[in-house]
Amino acid sequence: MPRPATAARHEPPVVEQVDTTFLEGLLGYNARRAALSVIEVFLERMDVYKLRPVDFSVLSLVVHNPGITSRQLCTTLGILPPNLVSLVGGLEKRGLIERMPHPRDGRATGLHPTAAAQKMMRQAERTAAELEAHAARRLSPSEHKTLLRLLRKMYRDD
Amino acid sequence: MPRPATAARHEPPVVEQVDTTFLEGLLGYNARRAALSVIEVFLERMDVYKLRPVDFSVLSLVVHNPGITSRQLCTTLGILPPNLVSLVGGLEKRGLIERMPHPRDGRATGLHPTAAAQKMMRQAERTAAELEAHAARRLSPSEHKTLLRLLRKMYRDD
DNA sequence: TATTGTTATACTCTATAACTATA
DNA sequence: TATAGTTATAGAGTATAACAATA
Repeated sequence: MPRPATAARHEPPVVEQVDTTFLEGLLGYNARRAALSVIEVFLERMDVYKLRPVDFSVLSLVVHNPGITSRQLCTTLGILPPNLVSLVGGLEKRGLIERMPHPRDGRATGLHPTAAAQKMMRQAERTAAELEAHAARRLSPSEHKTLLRLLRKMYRDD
Repeated sequence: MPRPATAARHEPPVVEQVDTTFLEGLLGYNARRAALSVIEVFLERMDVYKLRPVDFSVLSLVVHNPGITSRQLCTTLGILPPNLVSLVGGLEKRGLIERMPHPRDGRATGLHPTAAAQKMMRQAERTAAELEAHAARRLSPSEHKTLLRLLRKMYRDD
């Protein structure tokens, strides 16, 4: 039973190159890694607006849907109601959101963007578009479009 | 200036259907939503093994790379070293991982799967494959393959 | 001097139960 | 009875600083 002279008996193996074949075949693993790579750049570029990803999502929806309710925000973004409270409260304190009574439901509150929010989000959405170009920098325009379509198709509700 | 009889002056708007057009055009938003939809099902189906996504990832890498070090796990999975300690400690307590001194670096520790871990992960990886089929249920085999390829291409390091 | 692994710790994110006001 | 919004709180996830042992 010949063995290499440099290898001791029962010596544990050493990993030179990590084999990630199995994990890289999973949609969840790859989608998560892809999302995290975008969020990393997002945090840097949106720091000037002091907007976290969730703040940006909420403000974008409020700007494009004036009068949207907290419940609608929660359902759309998958946020739990208790966790939206301080989030909206923070944006209100910053003068970016105004609460107005819902005209048809006394339990609900309509959320409205202030002029400051509209101005800031015009810029922030431009930054988001630049960020999108960066995220897709290794993809052709056709691949970019295909990736967006397949991701939406994947998680779309039935 | 005629107005509908039911609309009071200055009445705030009501959102019937939420417009998500802008957010749905962003890779980060869609990748995150897609990842969360997979993780939701993952948590249900992996509960029988008591494995969170991160436990599964670590164990899968240890099984396919016996002798892998903590540092290699951190780099591969994007985990910070202090956060891996209790994670590996937990798997060791459950008799799924064994630590052995690294044969060529006295600072490092090689992580090895136990027989129990190998047995469990054969089943768990089968479950992951079923989960993958579920995640891709709305995609054709060709679309599934394309989505995996484009996601990897998107976040791949330069 | 740099790296591996670790401890302690703080901060953020997410989840659950329970309450109020209104439908 | 059900829903919108809120409070309080617990748990999970993620981050930084600092240290011992080894390279």
